[in-house]
Amino acid sequence: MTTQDGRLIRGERTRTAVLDQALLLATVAGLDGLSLSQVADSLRVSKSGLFAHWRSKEALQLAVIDHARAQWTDRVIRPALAEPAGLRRLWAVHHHRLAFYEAGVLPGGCFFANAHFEFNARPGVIRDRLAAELTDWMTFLTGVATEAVTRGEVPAGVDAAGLAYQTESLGVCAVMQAPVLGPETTFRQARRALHDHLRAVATDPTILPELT
Amino acid sequence: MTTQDGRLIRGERTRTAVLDQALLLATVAGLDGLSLSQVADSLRVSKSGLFAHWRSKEALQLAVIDHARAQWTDRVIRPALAEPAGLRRLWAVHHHRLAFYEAGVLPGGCFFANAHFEFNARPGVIRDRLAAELTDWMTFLTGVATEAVTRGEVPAGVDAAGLAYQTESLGVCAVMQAPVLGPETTFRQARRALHDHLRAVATDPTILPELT
DNA sequence: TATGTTTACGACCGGTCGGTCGTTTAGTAC
DNA sequence: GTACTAAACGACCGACCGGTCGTAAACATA
Repeated sequence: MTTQDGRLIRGERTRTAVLDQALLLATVAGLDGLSLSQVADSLRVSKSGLFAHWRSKEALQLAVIDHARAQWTDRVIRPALAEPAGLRRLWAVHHHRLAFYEAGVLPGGCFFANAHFEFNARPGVIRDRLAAELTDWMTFLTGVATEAVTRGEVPAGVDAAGLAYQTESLGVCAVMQAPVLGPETTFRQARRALHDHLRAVATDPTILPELT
Repeated sequence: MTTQDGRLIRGERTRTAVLDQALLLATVAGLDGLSLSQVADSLRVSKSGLFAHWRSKEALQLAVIDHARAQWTDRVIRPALAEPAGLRRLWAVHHHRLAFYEAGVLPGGCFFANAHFEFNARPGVIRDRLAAELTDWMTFLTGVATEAVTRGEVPAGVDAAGLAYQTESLGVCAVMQAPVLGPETTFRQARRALHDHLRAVATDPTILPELT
C-alpha cells in the first residue's frame, strides 16, 4: 500500500511532473543538452528544488531514461503483447511504434533513437545505460521473431535476428525522416516496407491484416 | 588557378584543418554541443582566431555540414558511381557506406545521422540545411533505384522509393547499433539484409556479387 | 623602404551552466 | 502546544560558453 503522508505524495507528484517535462525537453534539446534551469523554469519551480529529488544532473538523466522506458513499454510493448505471439505480434510492435511516433507524444520524435545517436561516442554511465536498454529492446524483438519461427509462421531457415533487425531499422529511419520528408509519406513507406517483407517471408501471408 | 599569396594559402590550410577537427568533434559532442574553445584548444590555436574565418558558431556549423557532405561524396557516392547504374550501384552505395562506418573515419559514426536526430525538433538555419541534405540524399538513392527499374533489373511494378527507403533504413540502423551490439555482427546483418532484399526483388539475382 | 592586407592573438564581456548551502514552508507525530 | 521530517526556495559560486575589440605579426605590393 502506498503512503498516506501528504509530503511524500506531494514529492512524488512533482517528481513525475518533472520527469514528464524533462522527457519532452530531452527529445528537443538532447538528453545532455537538457538544462536544469530550463526544466525548472518551464515548471515554475526553483532549480535548487530539483536537487532535493536528484543529486545531480546525471541522476536526473538516468531517471529520465527510466521514465522513457516506462512510457515505451506502456505505449508500444504492452499493446503488442495483446496480439498473439509470432508474426502478428511483430507486426503489432511495428504498428504501435509508428502510431506512437505519429501521435507526436514527444516533440522530438523518439527519445531512445535521439539518445543513442547523441551518446554513441560518449563513454560513461548514461551511455552504458542506453546500451543496456537497446540490448533489451533487440532481445525482445528477436524473441518475438523467434516465436514466429517456432510456430511455423515462417520457414525454419529464416533468421529471427534478421527479422528483428529489419523491423528496428524501418522504425528508426521513419522517425528520422518524418519531420523532413513529411510524416504521412514516411510512415506509410515504413509500414508498407515491413508489411511486404513479413508477408513475403510468411508461410501464410494472410496471417497479417491488410494494409489500409 | 589558385592564389599564390602565402597569406591566403595559410588561411586556407587552417580553415580545412579546423573543419577536419570540428567534423570529428561534432560527431562526438554533437553539432551543437561542439564548443569553439574545444576546437581551438585541440588545434593549438586561439578561439578568437576562429572568428577571423567564420563570423559566428552557426557559420562554422554550416561550414562543417558542407565539409561532411564533401567527405560523404568522396567516400560513398563517388565509389558507387564507378559501378554500373541500377541495382549494382545501389548495392555499391550500401557497401561503401557501411565500409565508411566500419573504417571508423568519424569517431561518432555518422555525422549526418547524428545531426538529423539532434536537430529534428530544433527549427532554424541548421535544421533547414540538414533537411535539404537529406532530401538530396534520398533523391539520389531513389534515382539509383529508378534506374534499376527502367533497366529491367527489377520487375516494372517495384517501387523505387521503397527500395531507396529500405537501403537508407538499414544503413542508419547499422550505425546506431554498431557501438552497442558490436560492429561485426551489426554490419554483417545490415549487408545481409539488403543483399537478400535486392536479390529477392531482382529479375536476375546473379547480377549482384556473392556476399563474402 | 613605406603601405595595405590577411591572419592570428590576448584580454575581456555578459550570460548560462551545474552545483552548494542555509533557510523557510508544509505536513506528521506526540 | 512542541519536536521532527520532507519539500522547496533564494542567494551565491566557479567554470565555461559565444562573441567583441584592439593589436601584432606575416606577407604582398609598390
